[in-house]
Amino acid sequence: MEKIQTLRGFRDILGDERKKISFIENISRRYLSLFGFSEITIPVLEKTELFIRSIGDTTDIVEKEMFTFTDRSGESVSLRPEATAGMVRAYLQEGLYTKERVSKLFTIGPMFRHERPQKGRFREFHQINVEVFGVGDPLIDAELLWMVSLILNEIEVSNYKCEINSVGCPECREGFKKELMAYFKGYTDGLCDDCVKRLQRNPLRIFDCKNTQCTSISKESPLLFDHLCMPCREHFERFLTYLKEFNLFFTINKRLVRGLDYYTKTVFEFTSDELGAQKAFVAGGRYDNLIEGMGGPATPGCGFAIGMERLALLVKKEYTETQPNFFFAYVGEEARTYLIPVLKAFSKEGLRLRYSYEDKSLKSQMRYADSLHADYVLILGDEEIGKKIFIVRDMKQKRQSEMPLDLITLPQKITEHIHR
RNA sequence: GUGGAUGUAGCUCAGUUGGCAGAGCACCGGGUUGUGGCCCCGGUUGUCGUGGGUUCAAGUCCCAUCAUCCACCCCA
Repeated sequence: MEKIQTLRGFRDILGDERKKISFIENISRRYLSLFGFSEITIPVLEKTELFIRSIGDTTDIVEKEMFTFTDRSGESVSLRPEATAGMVRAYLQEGLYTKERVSKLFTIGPMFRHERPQKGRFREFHQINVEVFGVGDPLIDAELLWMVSLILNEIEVSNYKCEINSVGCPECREGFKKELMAYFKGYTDGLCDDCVKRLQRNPLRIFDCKNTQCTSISKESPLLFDHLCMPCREHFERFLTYLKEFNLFFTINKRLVRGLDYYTKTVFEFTSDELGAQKAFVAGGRYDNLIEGMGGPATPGCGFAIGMERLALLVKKEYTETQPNFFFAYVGEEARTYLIPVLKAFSKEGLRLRYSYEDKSLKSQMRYADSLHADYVLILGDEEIGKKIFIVRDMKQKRQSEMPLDLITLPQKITEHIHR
């Protein structure tokens, strides 16, 4: 029979990688709570329309990367390719803007994009998504970056770069696009096919092209950054001031662009060159017109996403288990009758105990205990039952001692024994 | 969607000009009638990714196909 495997780009996450992701989640939850964020869980499947309206119908994500299908009632639905759209939908649907002045929300879960997998990129991947609705001041932009840096510091990831930029607002962008198109028109022959298309649809994307000809042409082109309108320029300047007050290290990358249409003003990316070609592991920015564009009240927004699989690749920290591992080794029929009572006594004290489910030789049980990294092995056989004792073997010290065969006092005695 | 590399035991991989499918690790048992890691001995594990073709004979050569990885595109 043919074995059934996961779909391309879908994977099981287990072992060390899963531990690292849990570690990242735990630390992140702690800081998010500290900064006043509440966790929210939103659906993985939404109406396709939601993503088209928020992300933009000419973006690659919407055009060719969504898992879209019609459900049994004939409606077009899509697995979420990112979380911000759903977060905004929930914010509006749940009427949070009527309940609180500022909403600080985060969600943790899978996203889906139908792309070709490669290092650090999968069709199903996991993000922590953080959003702030209702704050227009760049202080929040800086606060978010500060929080990210604290989380990274806590998980001991330091080999990264933080890049920032401003992509302006629709007003300064429209004026600039004309200027940019005028510039590139003079070089149409030198641009690659993709960039010729981009010229019509979204000339800002030409900056992203890695084609050497295109980069040399765009290197000399005017930059949106230098053509920001006064409010956008001022927003950015204040953002810089706050970043410095938080003592954050960053570089301004005037060519940094985002793949989603809704971004305005601040955009940022945390990158690491340990990650291969997909080097951004945290990215986000401001979206001041998105909520209004989705049918809500004019509300500014700012947020970011952490790519869990990518960040996990950067986590080097080893996890040392602090809770001891106990193992119960029994020899003979009578000893086996003690198994369940011993289990009960240990679980009552919150102690972790494992054992062999099959009646094996003591040697085999000891080997098994060792493979489970047991710290202490309780040994019970006919001899011990006769003497009314347990043997407690310290696997690290290679020493063992005797303890009374009394299940009520046993866990406590062992705990005392360990701490001696 | 495009390009390159790779598919042999649970894992990492070797396999010569086509000639009986291998090693290490892991796992199980024993060496010690009841004591782990190191050591020694023994044992289990395979549609050689799949389907065709060439050949007396294919893991090896040819074609197709699927999957994985890396890169492009794009992105967390």
